[in-house]
Amino acid sequence: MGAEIFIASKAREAVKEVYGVEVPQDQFQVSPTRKEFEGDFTLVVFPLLRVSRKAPEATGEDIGKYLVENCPEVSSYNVVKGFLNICLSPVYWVESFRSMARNASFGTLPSTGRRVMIEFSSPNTNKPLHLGHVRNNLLGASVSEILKAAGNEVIKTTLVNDRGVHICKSMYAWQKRFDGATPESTGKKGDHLVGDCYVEFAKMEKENPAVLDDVHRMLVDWENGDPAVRGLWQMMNQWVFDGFEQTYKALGISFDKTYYEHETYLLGKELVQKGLDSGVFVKDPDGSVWCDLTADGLDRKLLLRSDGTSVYMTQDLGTAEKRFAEYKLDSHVYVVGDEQNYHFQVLKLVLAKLGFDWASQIFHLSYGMVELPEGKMKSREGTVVDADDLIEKMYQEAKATSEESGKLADVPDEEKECLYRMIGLGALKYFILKVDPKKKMLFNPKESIDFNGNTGPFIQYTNARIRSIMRKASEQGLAAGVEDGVEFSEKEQRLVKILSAYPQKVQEAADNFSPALIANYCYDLAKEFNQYYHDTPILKEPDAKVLSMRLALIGLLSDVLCKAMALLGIQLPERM
RNA sequence: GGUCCCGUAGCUCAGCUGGAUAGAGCAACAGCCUUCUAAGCUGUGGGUCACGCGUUCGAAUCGCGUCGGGAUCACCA
Repeated sequence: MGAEIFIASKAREAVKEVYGVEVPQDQFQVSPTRKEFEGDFTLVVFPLLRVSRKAPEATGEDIGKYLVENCPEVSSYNVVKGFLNICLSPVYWVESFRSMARNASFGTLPSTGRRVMIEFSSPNTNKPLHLGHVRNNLLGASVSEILKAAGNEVIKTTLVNDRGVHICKSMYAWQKRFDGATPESTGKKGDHLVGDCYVEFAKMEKENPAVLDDVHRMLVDWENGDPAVRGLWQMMNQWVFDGFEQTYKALGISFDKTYYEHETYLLGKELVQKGLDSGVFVKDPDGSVWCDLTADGLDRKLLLRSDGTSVYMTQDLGTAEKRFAEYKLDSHVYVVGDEQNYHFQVLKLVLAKLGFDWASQIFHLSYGMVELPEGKMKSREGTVVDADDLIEKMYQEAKATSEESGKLADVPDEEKECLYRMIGLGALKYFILKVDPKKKMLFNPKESIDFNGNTGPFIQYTNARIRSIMRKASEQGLAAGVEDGVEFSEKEQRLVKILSAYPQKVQEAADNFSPALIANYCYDLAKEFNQYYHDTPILKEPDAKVLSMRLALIGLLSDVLCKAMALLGIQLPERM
């Protein structure tokens, strides 16, 4: 049980005993005591004044006194204004530490029995991935891990947008202007080559708008299954998939199931009929089908064009239905930019109107755009930050920083490369994941992503320090363990307190779909450790029992850091 | 115009289910490496939490309004 909950329940007991009144649990607000006051946890007594009918100070005294007298875990208390600061006994912290250290799956929550599908990435196959996609991918991958840690079964999926006019544009430009160029012949990554085609088409269109007609003819040919068009489409798509695969691999991203839009874009049409039958949809005289959401404060939404073809929303309705049925999902999370907030609002509403009770279990993990100092990224102005370039740049930065320090001088080259990747990627992932997904974030290409301060490498470095001590300890034949009769120092208790909050953080992160909560937790933990490290020698400690306990403490610390950072997709090196 | 989101230190961000004197990092300045990794630690300066009103014992946090920024409201995806 978490310490906060424990104290709250004891305080409730105290109020019942002292004042003879049962007060709801939620009236007991317990939070970690602020640094400037003495104590471990603080109970806010204001909500209890109505029951105590006493001044805040007196109420705090009453409860504090009861706790000290009746709970062995509570060693002392003090009251400041309306705040009751409670100190837990040294024994409590040692026991708390023991139970964490014993629990190999500490931080993994009990199974919820729920199966969750999470869709993310969902790229277009007409241009390479950029920084915006990177945020999407990292969020999706991280939230997947967080949901797993919170006890859910998770199915990671992506829907590749591999058909449509925009794809034909690339194909058309390639035919006309690229003289049979291939990734092999140009040495270019496939997604970048196709991206070049797309850019080229924009030029062609500017020179002669009539090319658009050709492209639309091409789309019709594609839909009719014209072998030549399909062949070209398949070839170019494969180039892009191969390119994406490389980028995904570099980022450490994978999926359990990949959907392709050319296989799903016709889904949802039967649902339209169902909606018409049940009267939640209406057909206009021209044959188009709509869902009227004006009563819900939204607009009329088109579901079928007058020519009978479906739109994006139709497909999404059908896909959702199919997935919930096929996989027996309990819920579905979509990682999609906040520009589509309206779309998902409508999606949920329409599904609810169609009578699907799982509609309420659809969550849109809406994240903010990544912006540059001069505003949004625009491919036309060449301000798009390319994912592959960025990953490479981070690697180079990590390499430069590392070589400057010279700490890896005796490490084999192959291992060095691995570490540079790990650190560069750690910096990038942390930089993106530490900010609240809901908020838009700023990226300045001119300033390199930092390796100092609240960053991924800072946390990686912290772990490298711990591992270094552990290596030396093992060389000296020293073992970690907690023996009776040893207590934690004040700083060590603080570390134990932060460690013990980890499961709760995982739960919070899962509830809010927020890797940022985990990132900030890791930073707090690492920062606290570095302060401890600075003024507490570990290997030089003369008392063998104390030394042993310190090793156990930093061992658990390293474990938790590794687990928590793994939820962000960031690995921690043994040395750096 | 309707709907929704955002506005916290020079910059990037925490804190937002109401709680104590609003926190970090970067940047600036000043210290700390014969002692477990200085990618670290310590300190200094830096704030009208956009603004106003309200609810409350208590508001950065909740409500209303104003200003500023953004998204969206396609027979696009």
